[in-house]
Amino acid sequence: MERYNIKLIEKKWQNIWLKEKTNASILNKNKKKFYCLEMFPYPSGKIHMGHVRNYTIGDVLARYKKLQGFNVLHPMGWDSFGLPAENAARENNLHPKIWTRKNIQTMKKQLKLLGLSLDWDREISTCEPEYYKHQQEFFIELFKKKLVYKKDTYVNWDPKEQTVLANEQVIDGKGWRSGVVVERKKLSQWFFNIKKFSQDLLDDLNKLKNWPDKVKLMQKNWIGKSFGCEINFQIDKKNSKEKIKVFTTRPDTIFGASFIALSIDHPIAKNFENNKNFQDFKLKCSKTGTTEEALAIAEKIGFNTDLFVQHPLKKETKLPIYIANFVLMDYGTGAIFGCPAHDQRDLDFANKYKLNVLPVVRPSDVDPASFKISNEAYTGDGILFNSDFLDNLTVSKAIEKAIKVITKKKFGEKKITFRLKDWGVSRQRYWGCPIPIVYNSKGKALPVDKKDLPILLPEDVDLNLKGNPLAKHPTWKFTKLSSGEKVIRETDTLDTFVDSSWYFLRFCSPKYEKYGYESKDINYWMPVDQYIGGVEHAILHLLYSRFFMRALAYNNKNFDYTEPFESLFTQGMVCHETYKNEFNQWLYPDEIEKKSEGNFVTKKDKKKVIVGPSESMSKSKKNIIDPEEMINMYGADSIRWFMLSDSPPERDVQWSQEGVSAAFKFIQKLWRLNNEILEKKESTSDSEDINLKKAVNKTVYRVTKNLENFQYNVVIANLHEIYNLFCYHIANNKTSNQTMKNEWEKITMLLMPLTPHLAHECCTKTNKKFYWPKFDSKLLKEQNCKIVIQVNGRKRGILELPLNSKETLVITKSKKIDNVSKYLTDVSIVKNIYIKNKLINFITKNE
RNA sequence: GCCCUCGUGGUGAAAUUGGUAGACACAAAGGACUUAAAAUCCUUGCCCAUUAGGGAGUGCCAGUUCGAGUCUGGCCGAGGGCACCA
Repeated sequence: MERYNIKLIEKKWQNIWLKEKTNASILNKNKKKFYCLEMFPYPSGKIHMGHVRNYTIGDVLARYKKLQGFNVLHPMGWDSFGLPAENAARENNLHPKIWTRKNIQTMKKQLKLLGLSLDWDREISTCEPEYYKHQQEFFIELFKKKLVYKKDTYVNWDPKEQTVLANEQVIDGKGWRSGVVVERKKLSQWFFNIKKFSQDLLDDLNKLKNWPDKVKLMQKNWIGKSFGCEINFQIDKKNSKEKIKVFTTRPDTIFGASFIALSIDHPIAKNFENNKNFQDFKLKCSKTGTTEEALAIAEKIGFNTDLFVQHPLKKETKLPIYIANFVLMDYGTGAIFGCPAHDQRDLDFANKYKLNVLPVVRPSDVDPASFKISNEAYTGDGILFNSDFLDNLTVSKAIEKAIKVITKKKFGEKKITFRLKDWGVSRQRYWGCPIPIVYNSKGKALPVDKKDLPILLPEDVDLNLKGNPLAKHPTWKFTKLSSGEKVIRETDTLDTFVDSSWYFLRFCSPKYEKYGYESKDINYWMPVDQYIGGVEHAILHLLYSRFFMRALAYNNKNFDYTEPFESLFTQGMVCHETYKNEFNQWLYPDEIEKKSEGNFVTKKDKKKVIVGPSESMSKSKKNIIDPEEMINMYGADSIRWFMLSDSPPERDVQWSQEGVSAAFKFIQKLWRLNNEILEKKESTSDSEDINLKKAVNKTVYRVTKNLENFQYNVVIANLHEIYNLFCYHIANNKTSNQTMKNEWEKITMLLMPLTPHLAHECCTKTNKKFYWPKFDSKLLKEQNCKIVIQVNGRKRGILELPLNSKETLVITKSKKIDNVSKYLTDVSIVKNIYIKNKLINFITKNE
């Protein structure tokens, strides 16, 4: 029998698909569309197993939908602006454009080897002017809608390299190249006003029925709507009417307030700029990183302003004003009142500066006199005390009443605040989309005329200079308006998240020159019916894309999309064991060999290898497997099959060589069985035709259902089972040839989305049209069912009875089973629980 | 530190959503075929029992229930995100 020649057959079909443009999607209003999108890759060099998994999952869905008759859009492109290109450029002295294009070429070739049903005619690359010129136009539109503005914010500043660092370039507070302690520096930067849509972005999470709950919850927490109260504190200074406005979610604890803390960026802090102690304090603060994590774990420190405010409800009490490193200007009003007894941060701060700690909430079962706070704040629910008119109320009632009184006395009001911050889009980097803004001699920012787009990146750039490459370019930033007025270009580029916030629109009209998308295209294809990608994008990328849709729709009658992704699926990572040599250096899996179970040595000098835990594949730990090498060895179908078979797609999968090789063997088995069935000549009995038909019908039902639910690993198990059954039937000659062939054909159709090359090859001999088999729900019904017999909840036997048997019959039959009756003698049956067609449970009592 | 998720045999996992735990695979051990190897096929799989059968058992501890992998509370462990990696 002919052996299945992977290389030949996979190449053959890939060529046919390419030649016949099988995967090209054309707008067709008479056909129901399905837009299947996987997150496009960053062209980092070669594809990795994470890509293989992501795109295999997507391809299964796309092929399945196509077989079902949908008009499928399944495009691919490149998220090709970004930091690594600049790093690579510096290391290899290669222009980012060349490096990026070369990587794209390599990765495209590799993706094609996988046999993905991608429409390559729609390929886009965000670093090309054909893409980013539309993004520049969007920026100008947003600017004109006042959804873009400039403000000062902090960046990580490397004082030695004179450059802004990304968070990942800051390691233990130091620059990754310079090793110098990184400082926080204020820069004027561009922002998208995402905060404006906070409520909308939160509300519409409810519309996303087919998104994982965990992603929606993460976004909800990220937006972070909180209900609270603004309170004005009068500064205690002669002839001063100056007030400090604070925001709090716990107005109930107002009687426990013992200090006021201001953000270092609060307007009042400006008054201390010439104070030596304040300068020292500021310097100290500037050593803390810019990430939320860094701020959260940093020691709480403050600067005493020697100013006081009057407590609005306690005449005799004045509270000191501090400037503190844990208060953020971005959140609330940039000022808080500290209630140390009921907030851990406030307590740490109060203990450090010897401030008053007055508890005002106690657990309901604790005596007020004995309730003390020392090192742990009490943040739970309870009863108010030490709080005048709030005494004896619960926390929630006290919050209500406090807000009422504060409003009535006119020193504050109820207020809703969001944690979500505006999106900073400025980057002081070369390899990004230039921001289409110029500044006139007065420093006024003006949008560039549409006719002058795209603003092209200069090709001749020196990335070895310190600082912002575009700003350092000798001529690029100098330009003129059409009036002849001299202006200077914005030298910041856009965050690459902007590129990926609308690429799914571009895929609908990839070649349209006039605008970023064409209405007739997006009206047909949008929204994305299924979006698939890594869970690491659960918040930022997805939230920014949701924002971008709203920003485009804002004051725009011709665009009414709000939610870009109808359904979302987040897949897990691909993991592999890690290996180190005796010098604690990472080793690649192909540098080692197995001696015995769990015992590995280096191939080169047979030295002992230390096996570490299985972790997400990453270049830094060298626990990577090259997909192209694997495809060469086992073929794309085997790799696809393995990727889907071992773990549910949403969970992490362990790469296993045995697993791939088992997949490879199974592909061979399927091929052999296919030929055996098709070539079978001798006449056989048809005694079990109906059983095979029923089993195949059930398989069709299960595979369809499991595909819909992304339970691809179960689909594989279903197919294994039906394969085993076919083997049994063919070995025992119990099915007629015709039935065998008809039923097998359905199985080959079920294989189409998973192993497209093999499945197509199997069908060449029958020359049938491709289709998705339908199941007969009548044939799914069994006449009999198995009923579990329990005594006191323990299984003691099983009965096979007709469906819907009466309880009395089940009881009688059960008692006749020896292993059941022996547990029913010498006891009385208190009651029995009968679940129709499932189980009967006898509850007994000793006599 | 904050937010989120996950935890089932030696391994990856399945379980009609509260009703037979371990389907389907991988690995291992034993066997068949073979001069041998490869390939292929069969059997086994925690504890007690020759068998029939029984017991323990879904990270740990409690709880709800006739019945819990599934629901509730607490604990432990692993992973993801934290706004300039993408």
